Amino acid sequence: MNYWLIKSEPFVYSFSDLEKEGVTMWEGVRNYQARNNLRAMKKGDLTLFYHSREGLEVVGIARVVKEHYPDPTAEKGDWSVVEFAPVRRLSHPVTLKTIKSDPSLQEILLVRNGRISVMPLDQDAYERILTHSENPS
DNA sequence: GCCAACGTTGGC
DNA sequence: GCCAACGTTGGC
Repeated sequence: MNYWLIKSEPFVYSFSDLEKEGVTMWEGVRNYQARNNLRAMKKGDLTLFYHSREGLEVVGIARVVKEHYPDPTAEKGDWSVVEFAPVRRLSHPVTLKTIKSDPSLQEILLVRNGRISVMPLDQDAYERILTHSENPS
């Protein structure tokens, strides 16, 4: 079991949209590092769903339901998609501010490289973020 | 809306 | 293969 964090701009595609749709093809990733992370995802892996640009918080958990295959929306190049389904919404969102103020989360890529949209999380960081959602400050 | 940080492109 | 220029992302 691997853990991940994916970003989406909520005005483009929000966690609510995923809940409505039930399953989504995660299309449009055009960054090699992010693409390689998509390709490393296994069915059943869990990913935190983060709202970028607006909200700036982790709002829910999604699960990989289909492993990577070529991105049908890519006109050229070697790109991949996976499919996600919602698991649950967090009882309380965990803000970027909260994450940045937690000394044990300073090493995660969300903090260290703000520009990557699909990133791995180790289990400790994943659970730590969920702990924040259960015990909002 | 601005702009820093980062990734990518392309001239040499 | 270096690196300047450019485009994009995303926090503020």
